[in-house]
Amino acid sequence: MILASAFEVFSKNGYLNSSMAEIARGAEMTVPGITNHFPTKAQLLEEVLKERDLDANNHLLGRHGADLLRGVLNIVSRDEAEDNLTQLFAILSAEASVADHPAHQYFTQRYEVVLENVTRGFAEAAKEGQLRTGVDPEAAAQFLIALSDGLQLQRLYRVGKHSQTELMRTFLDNQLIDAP
Amino acid sequence: MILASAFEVFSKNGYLNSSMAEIARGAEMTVPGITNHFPTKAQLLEEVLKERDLDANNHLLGRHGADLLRGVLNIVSRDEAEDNLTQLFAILSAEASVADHPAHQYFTQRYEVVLENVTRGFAEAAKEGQLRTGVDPEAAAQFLIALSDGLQLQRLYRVGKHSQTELMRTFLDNQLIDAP
DNA sequence: GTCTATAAAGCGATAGAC
DNA sequence: GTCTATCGCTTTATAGAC
Repeated sequence: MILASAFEVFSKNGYLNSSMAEIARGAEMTVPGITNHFPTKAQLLEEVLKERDLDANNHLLGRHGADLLRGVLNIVSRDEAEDNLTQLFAILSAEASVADHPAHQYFTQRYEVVLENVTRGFAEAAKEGQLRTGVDPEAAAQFLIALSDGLQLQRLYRVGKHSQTELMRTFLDNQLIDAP
Repeated sequence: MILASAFEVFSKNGYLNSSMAEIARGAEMTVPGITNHFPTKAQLLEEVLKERDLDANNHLLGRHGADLLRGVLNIVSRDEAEDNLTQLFAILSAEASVADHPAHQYFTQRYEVVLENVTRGFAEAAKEGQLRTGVDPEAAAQFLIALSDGLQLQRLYRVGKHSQTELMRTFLDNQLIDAP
């Protein structure tokens, strides 16, 4: 129950503004009860992030090309209902852009891997004749990832009538030649 | 010099992780010397944000339609060199998505106004026959704003070979019928 | 208008009992 | 494995001298 409470608190406040006391309260324990399992607050955050990444990785395993890109969309669509998860990554990815943040390395690597995979998805789709001609795979990948991050923010502020999934699907349909 | 130091510190750390002591150090003053002008840290943040918005508003004043949209692109392009400003808005817009953040109301209103203006830009462009047929103005506006926010994040993590300005210009050129 | 000094509270982390 | 108690530090904000 410690990780669940930590996830909830980090999602609400980000990392920097979360306290071990609040996490302990949510887990119905005391602070030393937690630090016995996770010695520092930073290590607790890392475990929360690792746990959440396993899902996405499993869902994309073995997919390629246009199918991989549709898989990314599925994940976004599924996460769209979970406000906490959205907020966790929205806030953390921003505050962790500062070099000395405990999760800086994690997010740096995450962005590199995601961009690499999505770029590969577009490149493979191109090879199979499923990508509209003249589309640069890496540019399209940067586009799609930016859409995901940017639209998440709009959702948190409850602004705009079109949903994240809807707009990302529109973009993808415009880049790919036929929707399966 | 107080506002300049506050801007610099907030940009580096976000709001929550910035201390009045660090701002005072940058301004070569003591903490009470600052609180005499700005009683609380939250009020200091608000002044910093207000000051920064004046620029953008002035630059867009009196523009409309496709010209307004190009103006938005100019602002993005100009800000792209300023890492501090980028980071200030990237971090703050994320951490202020929590309702009790001192800048929550500011960013809520900011997103509403920006979306409204950009939507109007696309709608006016459509009326003047400059928008590709079948493009929904609000969807295009959400797209452009999401691109701005999302690509800012990619830039902070130094990921992706295409720049924010380049990709946003590509998107806009694809939506508009002729580039002036 | 800026300072020194300090209040009052919260923080992460640890020691040691049970 | 979880607790109470506490250390040492940092935080925002204020009081009062100059």
